[in-house]
Parts: sequence; C-alpha cells; structure tokens
Amino acid sequence: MMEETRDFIRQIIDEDVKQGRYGGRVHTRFPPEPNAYLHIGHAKSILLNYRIAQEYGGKFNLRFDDTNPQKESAEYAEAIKEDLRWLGADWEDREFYASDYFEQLYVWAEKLIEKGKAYVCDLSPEEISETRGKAIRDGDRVITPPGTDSPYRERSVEENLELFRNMRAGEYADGAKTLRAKIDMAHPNLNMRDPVMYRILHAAHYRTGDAWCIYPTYDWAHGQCDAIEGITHSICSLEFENHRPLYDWFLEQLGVHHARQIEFARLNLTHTVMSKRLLLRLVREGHTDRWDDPRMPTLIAMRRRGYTPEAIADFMNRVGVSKSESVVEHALLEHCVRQDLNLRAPRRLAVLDPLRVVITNYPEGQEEMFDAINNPEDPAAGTRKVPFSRELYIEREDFMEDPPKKYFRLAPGREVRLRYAYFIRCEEVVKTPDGRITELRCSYDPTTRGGDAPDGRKVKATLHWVSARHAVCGVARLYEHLFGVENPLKVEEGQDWIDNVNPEALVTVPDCMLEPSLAEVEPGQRFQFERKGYFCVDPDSRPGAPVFNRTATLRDTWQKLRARNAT
RNA sequence: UAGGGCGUAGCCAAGCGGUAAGGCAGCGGGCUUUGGACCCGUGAUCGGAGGUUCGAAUCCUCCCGCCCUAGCCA
Repeated sequence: MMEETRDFIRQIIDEDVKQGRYGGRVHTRFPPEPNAYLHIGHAKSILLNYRIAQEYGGKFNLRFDDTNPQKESAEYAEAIKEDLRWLGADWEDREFYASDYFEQLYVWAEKLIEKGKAYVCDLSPEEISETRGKAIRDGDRVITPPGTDSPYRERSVEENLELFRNMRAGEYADGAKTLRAKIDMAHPNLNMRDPVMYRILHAAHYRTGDAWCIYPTYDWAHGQCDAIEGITHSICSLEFENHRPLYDWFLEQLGVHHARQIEFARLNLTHTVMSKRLLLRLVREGHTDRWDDPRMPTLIAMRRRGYTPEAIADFMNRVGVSKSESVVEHALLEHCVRQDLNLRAPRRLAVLDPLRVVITNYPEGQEEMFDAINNPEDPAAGTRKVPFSRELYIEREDFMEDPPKKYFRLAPGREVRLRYAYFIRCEEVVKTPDGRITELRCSYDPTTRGGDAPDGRKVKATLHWVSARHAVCGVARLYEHLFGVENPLKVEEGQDWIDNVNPEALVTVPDCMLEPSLAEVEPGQRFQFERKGYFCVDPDSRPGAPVFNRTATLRDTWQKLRARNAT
C-alpha cells in the first residue's frame, strides 16, 4: 500500500495530536488584512488552513487583521469573504476581527506596563530607527551594531500608566509617543529590540469609528488574537519566522494560551506578480482594468476568467507545502484547469477568426441538422443539433495556400472533414486584388454524411465550422500571460518591471461566429470551443451578444511544432 | 555584518541512516470524427569539500549560494 506523503506541517500536527498537545484539538485560521483583494497566493494559505481543520476534525476561523485604520475598509472585507466562499472555505459562525479585541489588548498592555515590561517612549520614528541598531556601511561591509536604550526606558510604572492612559485619551499628537515592549536593545533579533506595541493615530477605523486614537501594531496584536480564539496552529508565511520569538515573549509575559506558529513558503507563480502593492500599481496605472480583470492573479479575476475552485484546489495539492522559496510554473496551473474543465465543460463549435467557405455542389437553400456530442468525456451530457448549410465559416488558420510539411488541414485540392458533417475538398481560392483570401470554394462528398467515408478513405484533419446563415456573432477575449517573461521583477538597472507587461495579454476578437446554441448563455457558464480552448461567459454579455473570456487554450501540438521550427 | 531560514532533475516535491516516490514541462511512440482527451516509454546520486559508518540525500565539520528582518505596514 502506498503511504500518503504528508507535508511538514501535517507531520508536526500529527505529532501534536498524538502527544495530546492542546488536548488533541486542532484549530486554524486565515488572518487577512482587509486592505486589498485576495490573490491565488492567499488561496494556498486559505486552503491549507481550512483543509487541515477539516482533516483533523477541527475548526477554522476567519479573522480580519484590521489594526491599521488608514488602509482598511469594509469593502475589502466583503470581497475577501466572497473569495473564501467561492473557494469553499467555510468559517461557519467564526468571523472575527482584531478590532473586536482592542479593549482586551489594551488591558493586556497595561498589564505589561504594571509588570515593568512596557514603557511609553517619546522618541520619533527616526530616533527609534537610529537607536535600534540601524545597519551601518563600513567600506563594503555592513555592520549591525547593538541598539541603545531609549532615554525614556526607565520611567516608573506609575508614570507609564498615566502617559499610556493619556495616549488613549487623545492628549497627544500622532506619532508623539509610542508604547514599547521593554525587552533588550542589544538582542541579536532586531524584533526584540523594544518593539512598538501602540502608535497614536487619530484616524477613524472602519469598524470602531473614533473609539480609538491608539492602535496596536500587528506584532503586538497577532499572537494575542490567536490566544483569544484558542488557535492551536498558527500557520503563516516565512517572513514571520523572525517575529516568532517576540510573539513567544508576549504570550509568556501574559501567561495566556499559546498557539504553535508554523511558517511555510508562500506561493509564487511565473509570468505574474503576487504582491498586493504591485497588483495595486497595475490597477492604479491602468495596466489592467480592475482587480477583477481576468489578466490579474486575484481570485476575483480568476473566477471571472473561468477558473474553477476545484482546479485551484487541485493545483495547491500538486504544488505542495514546504519551506523552500519556490516559483511554480504557470503551466501547472493551466494543466489543472484544463484537467478539470475537460471533464465538465460542454463542447461547442465557435470560429474565432472566420473565413467564408462556399460548398459549391451543396444545394442552395438547403440545410440539415447534425448531432453533435456535448462532451465525449461525459456521455450523460448528451447531444445537440447543429445546423449545416451551403455557406459556412471555418477558422482562417485552418487553411493554407502553400502548406508546410506536417500541416494536415485544408489546402488547395486537399480534403478534410468538417466535424460531424461531411468531407470537403478545396477547389478554389478567392482573393482580393491585394492577395487577401476572402473565400474558399469547396465541394463536398454527400456519401460522407456524418463524417465517415463509405469507401474507407481517411482525412488527416477535422475542422470545426459554423453555418454562416445560422451563426451568432459574439466577442471573445483572448488572454495570455500578464507578463511576457517568467520573472517580471527581474529587470536591468534603471528599468521598470512594468515594462514587462505583455501588451498582448488581452486580444479582443469582436466578431466570432458561434453555433446557434451559444445565443442564450449566462455569465459564468463555461464551454470548450472545440480545438480552441476553454471559455467562460463574461458578465459583460448581453442577450444575443455573448462575450467570452478564454480561460485557457487547449494543448496545441501543431502550434508547438510550428514554434519549434520557427526558432 | 548580526539574527533567522532555505539549497534533491527545467519547475514543484517525497525522502527522516539501507542504497533517489509522484506531478508539471520536455522528448519519443500509440490511439483518435477536437493536431484535445487518453495510453505507453524516457531523465537526477541529492549546492561543494571533508569526516563518522559495513552503508549517508539523510549524522558531524567547514565552505559556497540564495532569501528574510533592520516600518510607529501586515
């Protein structure tokens, strides 16, 4: 029997459960700051935390880390909840906010002051930075000197208590004072050099309004929030590893529940960027339309583009969890959507770049219906009727006047199959005076009705097509990688990563010819346009004027062959 | 520089002292009324150097490379 491979986090939890740590309880959480939309990197964390809770029969909380009123909003919080719901991560009734704990955190802060473990400091941000042991350049060496004590470090408990209360009461200007933990200014871990716990900020908070003018820092809040909620395993990304000793110190001083923090490497993907700051710039400068522009790696955008939560979950599964920083190839993500959509997306015939074909020996005015299979992977999906007539559209790239070797499609004198219909042969090419091909005149073989020749002769290609008279016109938005290079942030000195934005990441095709069944579609519906890719109906669609977003292309060995020979 | 981490095939990633799983990509082939899907085949001695051991990717030592922190952001 194959042993299931368990990632290092699950191995740690297995052990904790076995040892009876936390009474065998497992309780995780996802702690977003409501200051931006979630991207696929967040999905890794969400699914990891949610699944672990499920697997161990534990609980999963959603907690908004809203300790910075200047950046956060209810709008973002709502969008984040929608993303979690879409992914299927159910926090049940456990929707929490760090801001709900402000009073408790304040009480705990006074407790630290009383213990002589925190003090009010009058140093400016610059002064604090200086005295914390700012890195110094010494020739080509960098030295990190020990920090020096703040002159306010030895204030009495009484004075600190009074000053801190005055801070809360709003007696000081923004930035005039801070509450700092009294730890060790010479500590090798910079986070332990008397970190700031509270800053004065006369700013309205989207949930607590003007109730507070001092706000806890993330470092002071996070561990205690976990403690309040009884979190057992506080899973976070690598950059917080350095902060763990500080969290440990706070919790120990307070003598409260202590979650076990486990850090993992966040997800990185090729051909895109994955930080809120960078994504924000793309939106602000108009390189993409909004957060839900299907070129974006945000969940709201991927949803619009046609990705399924199942594909994303499968992707996370395959990527795994570890501590080594890595960059996953976008191709793996694409593989996962294709795999999922292949099984469930109904097939349709759609011509993206139409070339008119006239079947010269097909009676004018005649038409007939062919049965088309909705999904060869799913017999239960049944069949549908597709109309055929004398004038059709085929894909422009499915014809070449002077085809290279290995090109199997239509060419002068060559015979191919029209899917579900007939064999046709190209008899004549009609062009404009300047050489542009406007029409193909072909003949069909009536005995090949349905697509098989009674004499057993074979064709090397099967083309998709749409009857001109019955075609529905629609828009297709063809998406490519947002960036043309694997690592957009890798730029020459003086260059801007934004220049790596791929101008062809979106190509809009205004006049696709679609089979009639595509006239009535609902936003969010997904299809496979045979031989072209997976497409999802965009909310911009109007009755009779559908708009489709290309989720992913199909694997295309011909394209690959061509690309290889071109280079 | 200090402190904290990471280093297994092109990209992820198992492995936890007994002689390198799996996936993606690539390549080759089969099948095919989607050049889709599906099926088959194909690659590494584990950052480097020493050492311990009958035996090391796994233990020890040293070295190299990369990342994180040095916000009153999270």
